Amino acid sequence: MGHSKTEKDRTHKRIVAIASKRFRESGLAGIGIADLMKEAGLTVGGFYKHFNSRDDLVAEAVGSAFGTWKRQLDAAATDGPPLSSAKLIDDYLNEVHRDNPGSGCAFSTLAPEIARTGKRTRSLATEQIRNDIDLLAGLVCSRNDKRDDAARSKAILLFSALVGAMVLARAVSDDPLSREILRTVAAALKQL
Amino acid sequence: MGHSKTEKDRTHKRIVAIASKRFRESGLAGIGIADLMKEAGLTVGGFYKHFNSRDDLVAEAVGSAFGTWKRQLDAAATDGPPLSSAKLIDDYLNEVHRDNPGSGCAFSTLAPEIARTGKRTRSLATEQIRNDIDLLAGLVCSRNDKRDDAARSKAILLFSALVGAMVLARAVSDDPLSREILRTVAAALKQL
DNA sequence: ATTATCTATAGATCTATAGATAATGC
DNA sequence: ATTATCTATAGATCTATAGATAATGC
Repeated sequence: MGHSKTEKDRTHKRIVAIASKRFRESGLAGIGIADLMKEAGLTVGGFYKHFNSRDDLVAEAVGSAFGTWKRQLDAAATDGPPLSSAKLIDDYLNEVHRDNPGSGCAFSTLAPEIARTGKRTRSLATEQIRNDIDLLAGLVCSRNDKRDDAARSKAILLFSALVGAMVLARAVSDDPLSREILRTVAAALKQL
Repeated sequence: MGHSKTEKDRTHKRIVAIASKRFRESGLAGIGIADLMKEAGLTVGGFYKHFNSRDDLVAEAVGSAFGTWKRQLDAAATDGPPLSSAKLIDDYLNEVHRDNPGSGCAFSTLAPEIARTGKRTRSLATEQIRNDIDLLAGLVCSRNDKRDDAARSKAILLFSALVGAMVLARAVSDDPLSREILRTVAAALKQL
């Protein structure tokens, strides 16, 4: 039974990370508290010293999923060459992302369920979408002409098509068709 | 206690129609058999004379949702003027559709959950997506040049963007941003 | 002394089944 | 006689809480 403050903090983060992954894999209702705690090496009883309710965990886990994705983008932006929209499209619309929803974009796995959750989680999603649109607008307008309007418009279309293509590619059970969707939308978006 | 064959058939269809609506509204795990039967004016016990399992109902209800949407498209196509891609885009990306998921496109409400279901439901989704792509390809290439390739490509992008925009517009809790997404993607898609 | 975790369980809910009841259809 | 529906319930599962235990930190 570990007890220190810092230990608790690490435990808390571990639970959130596991929930964030499992929720994306199985849906917000697809895994229970007992199983999540077990995977963290704990038991059910300790859960409510970390969260007031299951909904609290859902909000934190979804927020964490957004954060992870954002950090990946930032890393890609700073690491090597400046992040291009073409690279972002390829990083999103590929089979590795499709087959690993647990570590991928939370909108492609949870958006319809998020739409049914309470205020807090939806607020997080709203701010995340706002940020993503701004980020994409910055990407697609790099050294183009009319900034604001056209770039923002492009960014929203790009974001929508990325999420929609991934959602459809995952729903399809025929692999060739699934890959065609990913490949075709990626190519089409790069020509915008 | 009604008993005739035709009566049972009508009852069966009523259960499926209610499930199809409620699943789109609340998710595949969001409503139980007892509540569905109650809404159909029946009790739990009768359920298993109609379906072998809950999953059977899910498959039928999702299939029915696809059918409804297809029928709406067909009606729009035969009713008035020939269905244009612009009209289809407006029929999809509007606030009425956004606020009434129970009678709308099943992909925008259930696609991630469908991706996690069994073979049967995913097969239905696959065939539906295949059909929708063909239908859209027919729409967007009307009196254009290079048919097959370009039209099919456009159709897949169109389909992805429609679903993605609706999914994001529903996840957002800020109405102006939600409407901006619908409006912007609709406008952008018409210019393709 | 405080508290993070544990074991155990209450209470709710959900799928599926058993057996009774009443309408149909030969 | 068959069967569509009903009432009732078994068995599983899930959230949340109660009370015990053991490590921390003053």
